[in-house]
Amino acid sequence: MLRRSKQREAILDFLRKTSSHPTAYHIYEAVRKEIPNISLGTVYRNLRLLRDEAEILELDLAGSLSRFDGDTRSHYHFRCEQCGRVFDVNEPVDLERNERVAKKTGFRVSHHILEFRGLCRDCQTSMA
Amino acid sequence: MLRRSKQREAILDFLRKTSSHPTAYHIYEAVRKEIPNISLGTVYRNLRLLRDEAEILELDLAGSLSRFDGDTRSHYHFRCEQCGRVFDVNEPVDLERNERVAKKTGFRVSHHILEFRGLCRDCQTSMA
DNA sequence: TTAGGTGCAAAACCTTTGCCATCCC
DNA sequence: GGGATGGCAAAGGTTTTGCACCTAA
Repeated sequence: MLRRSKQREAILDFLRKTSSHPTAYHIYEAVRKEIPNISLGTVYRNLRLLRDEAEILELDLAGSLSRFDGDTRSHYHFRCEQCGRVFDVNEPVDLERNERVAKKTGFRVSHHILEFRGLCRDCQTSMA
Repeated sequence: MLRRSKQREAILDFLRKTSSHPTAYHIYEAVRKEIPNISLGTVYRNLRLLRDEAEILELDLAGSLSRFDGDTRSHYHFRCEQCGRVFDVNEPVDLERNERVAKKTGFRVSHHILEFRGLCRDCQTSMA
C-alpha cells in the first residue's frame, strides 16, 4: 500500500546523507533544490510516514507542548506513550556522565535530560 | 523588581502541589477555578518568569520544533543551547537502565532518550 | 483502474506580543 | 507617580488537513 514517490525518496535520501539533524523546514529547503515545487505539507506528511515506518527518527518526539514541574531538583522522567502522562523517576542523577561527554567531545556540558518512554501501569492493563 | 501578584502565586501554588507535570493549558484551567478571569497569556507570561527565576522547571525545553535523523540506531545527542545545533554523541547506550527502571516502577519501558545540553565548541570560542 | 500521493491554501495548535487599563510599592 | 502586571485579542510559528488533481502499480 505504500507506494514509491520521488518526493519521499528525495526526503529520505537527504536525511541519510546529512548528519545535521534538520528541522522539517530545513528538509523542505534542501529537497526543493531538486523538486522545486514540492510543498511543505508533503514534507511533513512524508516525515510522519517515514517515522512510522521506522525509516527515520524523530528527535524529542515530545508531546511537543511544554510541561512544567514545581520540583526544580534535577530528576528524570517517564512519559507514557499511550496516555501522555509524565511521571518522576527515582533514578540517581549521574553527574559524572556530563564530565565524560565533555572530555570526549570538547563541548561544555551543563546538564543532561533523560526521559524513559513506554507504557504506564494503567495503560498496560487497559490494553490487556 | 519582581512584584507579587495573586495570579503568579496561584500558578506557583498549583505547581508545587501537583505532581502531574501539567501543560500551560492545564495550569490555566486549574488556576481559573480560583481566579476565573485570568487569561492564558498571563499564565504563559508567569510560567516564563518563574522558569527564569528558577522557581519551576520547564521540561523538554527543546527547541520545540522537531528534528529528524536518518540514523535509526539508538544513540544519544548533544544540543547546543546557543546555536541550537544537534550533534550525535558516541556514548554507549545503556539498555540495562530500562530494565532497572521497569522493575522499580512497574512501567513497561521501551526505550529512553538522553540529551546533553551546553555549549558546542564554536559557541564557546565565539563567546570568549 | 484506483488507492495512494501531491500541491495549495486554509485551519488548527501552541505560544508570544502589543496595547491599554490596573495595581503595588 | 510610575514601573510591574494583567486581560484581551491579534499575530507568529509550526504542524495538520481538506480537496481536487495526479500517478505509480
